[in-house]
Amino acid sequence: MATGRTHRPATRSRGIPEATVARLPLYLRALTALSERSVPTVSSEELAAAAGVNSAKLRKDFSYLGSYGTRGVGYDVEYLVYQISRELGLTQDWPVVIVGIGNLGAALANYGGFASRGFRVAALIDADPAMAGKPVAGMPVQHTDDLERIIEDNGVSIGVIATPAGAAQQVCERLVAAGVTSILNFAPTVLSVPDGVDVRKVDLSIELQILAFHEQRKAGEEAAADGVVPPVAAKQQRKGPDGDVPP
Amino acid sequence: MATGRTHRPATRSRGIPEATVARLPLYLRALTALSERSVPTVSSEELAAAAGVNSAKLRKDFSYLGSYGTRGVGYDVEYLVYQISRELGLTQDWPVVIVGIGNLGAALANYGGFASRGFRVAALIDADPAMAGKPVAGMPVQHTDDLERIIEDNGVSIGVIATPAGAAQQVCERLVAAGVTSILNFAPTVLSVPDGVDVRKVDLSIELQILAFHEQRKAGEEAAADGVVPPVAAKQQRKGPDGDVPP
DNA sequence: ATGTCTTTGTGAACGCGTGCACAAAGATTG
DNA sequence: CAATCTTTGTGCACGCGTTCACAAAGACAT
Repeated sequence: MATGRTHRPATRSRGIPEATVARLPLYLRALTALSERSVPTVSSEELAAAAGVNSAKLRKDFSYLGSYGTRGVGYDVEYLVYQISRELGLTQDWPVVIVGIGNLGAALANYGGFASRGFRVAALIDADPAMAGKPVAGMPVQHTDDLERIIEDNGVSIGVIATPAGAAQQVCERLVAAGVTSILNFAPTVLSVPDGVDVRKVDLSIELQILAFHEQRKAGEEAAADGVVPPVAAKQQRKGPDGDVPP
Repeated sequence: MATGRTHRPATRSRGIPEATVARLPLYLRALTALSERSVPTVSSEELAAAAGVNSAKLRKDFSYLGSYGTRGVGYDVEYLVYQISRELGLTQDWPVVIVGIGNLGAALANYGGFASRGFRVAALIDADPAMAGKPVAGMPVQHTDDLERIIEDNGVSIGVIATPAGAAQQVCERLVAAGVTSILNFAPTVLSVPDGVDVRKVDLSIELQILAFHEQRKAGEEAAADGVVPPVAAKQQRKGPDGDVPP
């Protein structure tokens, strides 16, 4: 997982556990795929496999939403798509601003996954005057000076920060002051925000570092266990029959 | 958080809890900043504030690494930077390949946070023949046909997938077959991999959906507080909540 | 040396998330 | 209608992670 919530004591929102909320989008994606293939119903076992989770966990997750399944049959795909969408608030359109149109910001602006799921990029904002008016993803970049006006005019409550680390906190404060209450932060900094504002962060470098840790551990155990293992031997280990590594 | 581990029963690697490993990069970043300002020592309270976590949690995290602090004084910044770097495996250089050089792949290639922390982009790979040879981030894009050779020649064990969803699983399988054992996945798909391969995923769309959920909840509570909807009656009833629609 | 003050390291309690295992519920068949 | 079969929904137990609270350890002053 590349991101995580930022402090706040895991407020169980309306009885739905945070861990469940984090999995709902996963289920929704699998269900959407089934829907496009006109599959009418799906069992918890099948859907769990498609989403890469345990079936008992999936059933428990759905139980927080209500009793939407039929015993002996499974879940109605279309109905469940609607219920989860509604639960996640995706039946309405969320205008989003992206601040910081560098490589990453531009990539985000071009990312198709937003529009398809209830999000609409309302504006692209950058501090560089040279960027102003330049079209990115078919949309002119606007200058930071207009940030407050843009937020207000479009009723934006979700902001994406893709600026350099040094600018992030200041941008964050301006967004919050202008009325934004949810922030997705790509800048490698800890943002401090007032209560009531949600921050989620995505940090590419941190994800790689976590992988490196496990990679190092694997290399160490391998060397310790059976001396030097040629790289060719590793590729044959598809689907290892034995379970986990011994302690 | 934008990412999450993919199944696997939370193997506690060498006694260091997974949750702690995920925070080490955070501490490292804060410590590096202190180091650049030539701060000699730091207390758990100060460092915790800089990293945005609870100080007790930070001390417990460090206790898994060893007793590196001095009571009454705090932690030696330089020493701790070294210890955490070593623990994360960042004292060695990790060659990384990026597969899928679209907007996102290019952004990742240009991202400075990699090189600065022990990672080196060894190659950029794309399936489009028109991209081959084209320079991105000062490095020529190579064709997918050479994937296996590139992995082997450079001893790559970490791969980044930034392809469209449809291509991700196939690319993943080729990477794994060629010897890659850690994958950072940006494609919106569940990857299935053999045991022993680590996958972390970063999903921009999922992060936004989680924010939308909280945003909706906040809006709902606000309305309820204003007397529009009784807070409890709103949605708690199972078996057919108010706003549902028959299939 | 002795006492005081600061800060670490950790024992213990608690809460959340996970997974097992099974009873309840409905479909389906005879 | 009764019997059987499938699949949901959930009670329960377990383990991980978080937080509190405090004793132990060292720095520093007298």
